[in-house]
Amino acid sequence: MTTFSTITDVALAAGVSRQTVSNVMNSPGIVKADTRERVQAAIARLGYRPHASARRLRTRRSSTIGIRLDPMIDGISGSVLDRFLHALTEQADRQGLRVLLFTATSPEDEITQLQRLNDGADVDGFVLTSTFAGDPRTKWLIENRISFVTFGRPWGVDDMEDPQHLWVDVDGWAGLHAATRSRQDAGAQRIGYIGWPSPSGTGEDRRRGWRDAMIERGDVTEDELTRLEVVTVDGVAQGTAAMQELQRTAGRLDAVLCASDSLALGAMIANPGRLPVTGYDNTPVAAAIGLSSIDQSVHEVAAGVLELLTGEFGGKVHGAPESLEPKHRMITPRLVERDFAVIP
Amino acid sequence: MTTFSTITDVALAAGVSRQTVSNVMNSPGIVKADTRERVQAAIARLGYRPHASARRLRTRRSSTIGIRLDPMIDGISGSVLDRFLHALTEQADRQGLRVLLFTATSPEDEITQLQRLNDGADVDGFVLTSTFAGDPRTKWLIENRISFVTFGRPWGVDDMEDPQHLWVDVDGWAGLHAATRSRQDAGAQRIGYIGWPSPSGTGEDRRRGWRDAMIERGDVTEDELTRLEVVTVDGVAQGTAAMQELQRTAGRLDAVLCASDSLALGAMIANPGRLPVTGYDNTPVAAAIGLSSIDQSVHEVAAGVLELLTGEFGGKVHGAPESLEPKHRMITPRLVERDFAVIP
DNA sequence: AGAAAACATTTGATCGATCAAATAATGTGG
DNA sequence: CCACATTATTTGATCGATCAAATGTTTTCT
Repeated sequence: MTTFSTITDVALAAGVSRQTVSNVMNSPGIVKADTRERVQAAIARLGYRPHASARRLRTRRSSTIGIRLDPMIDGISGSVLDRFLHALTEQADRQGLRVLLFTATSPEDEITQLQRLNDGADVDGFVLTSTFAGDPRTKWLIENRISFVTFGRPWGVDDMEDPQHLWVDVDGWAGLHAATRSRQDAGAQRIGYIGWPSPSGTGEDRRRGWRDAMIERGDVTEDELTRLEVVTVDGVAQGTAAMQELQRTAGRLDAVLCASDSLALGAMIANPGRLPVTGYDNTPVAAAIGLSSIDQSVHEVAAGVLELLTGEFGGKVHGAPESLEPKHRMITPRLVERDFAVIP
Repeated sequence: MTTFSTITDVALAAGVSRQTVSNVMNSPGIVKADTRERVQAAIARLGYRPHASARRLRTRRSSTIGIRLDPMIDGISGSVLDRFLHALTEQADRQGLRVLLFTATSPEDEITQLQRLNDGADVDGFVLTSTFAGDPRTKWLIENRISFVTFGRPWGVDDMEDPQHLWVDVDGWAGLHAATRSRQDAGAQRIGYIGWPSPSGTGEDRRRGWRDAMIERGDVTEDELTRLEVVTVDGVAQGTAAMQELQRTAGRLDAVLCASDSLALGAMIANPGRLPVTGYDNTPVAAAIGLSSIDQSVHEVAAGVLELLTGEFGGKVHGAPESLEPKHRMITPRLVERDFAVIP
């Protein structure tokens, strides 16, 4: 029961050597069929489970990836990272990988943690979220040849093509472009946009999606486009204020797109005319309240992250990348259209 | 830099033996002051970090706790567990404990995972969430003498006092009792309640908080109390429907309490009269929309869980409990009052 | 049939730390 | 100043697995 057996016990029980048992588990192909079956029977009979730490000590591989859990920035949008974490854990599990959490209070502190986990052979690699321009973490990881993948492209000038930096990101441009198109196809011409102030890589990316689609269609002049845009920091109350400003200054409005669900929720509150409002992130709130939104497809992101992290050898995290060609995945988000019938 | 040093390297550099270095790290008290300093200097100079797996192999202790991440039950309320996870990771870190995630598709599958992690010496103990009556997981853990603490009391008949089962829970009764009192003190007499159908331990607990407070005050007869209550499964749309039903059948209403924020959000939508509505869980949505709610104080819960898991010896997860007195913590939730100024 | 090649299995060493017991250094009392 | 207790440090063994190389077995080919 609770007494657990070692590889030697199994070897004894099956009448073979330790190494053969090890081979049955790690490279079954090289063991003769009938010995293999005998060993497998013994494994099952004794309920043998390999001792993870012993294996790690020997192989210098932990089959564990580390990810930082943000200190809960309150707000609706925080949940995207939580959903990503769910997806990552689920898919990592399927590949025999474990997910280890850690926290940090600042990028510098985070580097200390990264070092600790790496030196202690606790993890084989890291998944980084919420990257920003000039991120010291990626720089440090590259310098120390530690493998990692970021959810979020590197926003620095040349970093996008850095072959050392593997990343997966969601194409915010495509998301907003599609959302704009969808509204236009439904007859809207004057589509407003509530976005974030610079500098924000993601914010600018999304904004351009809307802007490009508007210009392509040519329903409004570039001058008017400026008046259809409001910039504000994230938040529900801020969304309400921004919507009110749009209504004062933009003239006729056929629809409004927002850089986040928080803003969209706020916008919808100051929306007596029942304009279609579209948010970003497809958070539970959006679903609950019947708000159209752009879904980041965290499952695909998680799959991409693991694929890059394990390389061609599924299930094993490989060392820092050797190849010179940049590796990344750009995920196209999914537009989820809803009728917001709920708020009366 | 990247070449990492072993305990032997440090010993050589400091001119002492391996064991002395080990002692400096684990029981500094027994090492003479000046040798200790010399060793510590060498540790710092070489940037030595103990190899976690090697230590685990020898000590049979991982300083890691396992927790299952639920497969993202969509909905607003799921976020409570996420917030708990944040809090747990943060506080575990402070005690030198790590948090390892895993997933499972069913309670049976979860037991398999528990066994794997335990046999592999991956974790020292577990934190279980979302317990239910007759939970097979706790039974299995107790039988196998594996230490664990649940977030959620055991709902079985005698289990509450089982000394083998350590638990932390939030006093839903107290939460709803306080919320009811607060409304009453503000002048409300006829307070409705939208709750969950039986059997639900937590649901019944919350419901009784409201009911007891109503009976204590005696503003309405028990007969009327029945008409002030509606039962429905969780969800925003369900909350809206329930609210409409209450308005039809309950007569005058001064306030409404709900078993969850989802229900409360729904209730508020069908609420032209601007009745005060109170939810449960204090989710980001409640904050965003200005909904009163009951906060589960996940930080306190996390602290309690770790306290029980590590026992008197902070930082180390102890074995299965020996003592005969039941150990648990009941956390009183915090009522957060808000004016819902947002929906116009 | 005999030698070489291919395949199957075993043996000893090792990963980096801690435990348990042995030895060395220091302190105390008569 | 020596015997003895106390404290400080070192040595060898060990945790459970895998690696690398050695040994044993079967197949292939001339």
